[in-house]
Amino acid sequence: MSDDRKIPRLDEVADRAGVSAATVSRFFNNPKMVAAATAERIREAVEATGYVPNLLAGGLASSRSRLVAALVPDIAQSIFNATVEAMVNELSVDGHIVMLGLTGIDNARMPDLISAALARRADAIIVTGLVNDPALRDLMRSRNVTVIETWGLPDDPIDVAVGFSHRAVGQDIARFLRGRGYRRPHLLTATGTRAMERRQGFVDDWTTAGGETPTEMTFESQTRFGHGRAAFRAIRELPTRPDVIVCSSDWLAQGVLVEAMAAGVRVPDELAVVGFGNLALAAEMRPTLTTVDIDGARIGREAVDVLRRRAAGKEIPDRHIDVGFRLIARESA
Amino acid sequence: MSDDRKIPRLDEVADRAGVSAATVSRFFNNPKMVAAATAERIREAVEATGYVPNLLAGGLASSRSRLVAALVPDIAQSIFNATVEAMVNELSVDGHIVMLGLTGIDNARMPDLISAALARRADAIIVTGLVNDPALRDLMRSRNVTVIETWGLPDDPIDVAVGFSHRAVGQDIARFLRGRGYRRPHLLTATGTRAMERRQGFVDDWTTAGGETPTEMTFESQTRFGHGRAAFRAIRELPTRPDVIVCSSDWLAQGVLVEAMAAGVRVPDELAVVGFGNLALAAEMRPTLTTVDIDGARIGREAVDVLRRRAAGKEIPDRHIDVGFRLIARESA
DNA sequence: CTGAAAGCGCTTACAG
DNA sequence: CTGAAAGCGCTTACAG
Repeated sequence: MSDDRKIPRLDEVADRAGVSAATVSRFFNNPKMVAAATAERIREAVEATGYVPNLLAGGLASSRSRLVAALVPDIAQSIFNATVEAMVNELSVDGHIVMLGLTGIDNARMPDLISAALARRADAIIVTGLVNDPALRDLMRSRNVTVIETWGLPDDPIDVAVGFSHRAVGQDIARFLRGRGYRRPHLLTATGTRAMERRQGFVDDWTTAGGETPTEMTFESQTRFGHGRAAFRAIRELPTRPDVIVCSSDWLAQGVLVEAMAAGVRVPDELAVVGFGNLALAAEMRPTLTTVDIDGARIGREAVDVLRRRAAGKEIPDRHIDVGFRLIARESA
Repeated sequence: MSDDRKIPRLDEVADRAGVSAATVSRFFNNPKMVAAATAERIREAVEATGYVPNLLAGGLASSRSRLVAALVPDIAQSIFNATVEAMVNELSVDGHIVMLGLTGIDNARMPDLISAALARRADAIIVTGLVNDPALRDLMRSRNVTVIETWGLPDDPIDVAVGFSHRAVGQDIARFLRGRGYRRPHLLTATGTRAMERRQGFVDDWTTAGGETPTEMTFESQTRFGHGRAAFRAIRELPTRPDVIVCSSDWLAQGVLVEAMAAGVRVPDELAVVGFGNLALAAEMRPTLTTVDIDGARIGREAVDVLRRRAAGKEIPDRHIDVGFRLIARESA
């Protein structure tokens, strides 16, 4: 797709409009600084030449890239997609673009992606996976970049965190199930830090209130439907059968439900199921799924709001922004 | 997050290594041009300073941004996610980043996103939605940017297309259903260009083979579960009931299935269902869904392969790269 | 294999 | 409200 027609530059627009390059630059970056009549001539010149600013040059000169990096584990069937979607949409309103980085389930590509973002002089880096490596944390702190950790509320954020307390989620689920009279929960947990925090919240609350230590199974890999199905079968072999299965994701929960239906087990009478995430399916499948809803889009919007406040020179008073969560009781528990 | 420590630059690394800036630049961009001993000293200097190249400056000087724009309608529960995921992963291997642009279901934001990509001097733009606007097509053609249209095979691609024939998909489904003895198909179609092409392929094949013109319903909006459920109920009211419902997405199909199960309708004996997309659910739900599988990840990889060939200066002999599709017969039809 | 120097296309204090 | 000019941090022919 190369073409001999050359790409128009700022000074060509300036020549055509009979102004200096500086004025055209202001027209784009600070429109109110230029007189209406001048602006109109520039507008015409832009139109006539088909000029599109070179933001590589602009970013270099101004040291504002208008690039935000969004780093997530994956986007396949991810609970983070709503957050990314909201961010991208909000940021494009501001004339920012977003670099999508996929860190992988084990966050293996996180360091390279952070380097890539810093190399492009990203204005901000928004992560959903955890950044554990102290060297990386220091690197980010040492740069003039806003860092937003999302979907969790770490004690000591690199910069700002937007999320909710996973521990509190676990506690709420425990209270809810106790209130409904369940006695023998079985936990199905994926071994991610967040899921483990929810698990711990559940276990602590449950045992503190006098409940017996729940039976449980954990999964190393990313949890999908199939894990839930396999888990259901394994659970049927346990010496004491649980009366409710608490899953670390809706995917696991749906897998359990499908298998339970197929086995003719009545839900929730014989066996109840709780998920996490409130994916699209949760309200649509039969039985409908009791789960925890996170407003992922709001996390994205709050993150962008932080960037806007920074850009406006405002201080961020609280480095922890809690968006909360909502336990939604449906048919399955 | 600002800090007084200044960000190290290329010439500081050069000073420290006792070489010129040019040599350090070559170390990063063309390592084989620098002597082993020199390289080692540079490596140490980079390490000591924590230098991260400024690719805004680098891109400006070299006019290669190492930025690829991926423009998709949405990522919520999109069939395109596998393509985006594969692209991002492949490109990060090459040191490219990807700008994720969400055009919206009606592609309303397409023009702005293309401008944003051109403004960053993207090396390539990969689109999954359609670019219909001739002015936009011309703009892209006039720039030194590779344009890859994916998920379809337009007659006259802007540059290169990677996809499959939607028409052929529709034809294959028609043949398949005829072979199984179905007589009265009902079509459930979302009004997107691609879905409409599949629909047309189906109708043409079906009627040419002597079948009666199928009954049908179309949906303006993005199709979700709920549409399928509502459609099922509407279909039950039809004077002649169809024996198979052909859906333009797995989401629609699953909605139909859930409602059919709830209504006690036997699938596929009383009513068969066919989807499109082979989403994760298709093989997991009961009954399992007969649908069409598209290797979305392969589309992403083929697109990146085109970029690599371009970068290597090779010609792309065929502007249409067909990845095909696969009809997967399961329980539902 | 390496260096000096021009140039990439903008932005922005400074001055008016 | 506008302009002249320096500077942003790299890359790359050119010369050696």
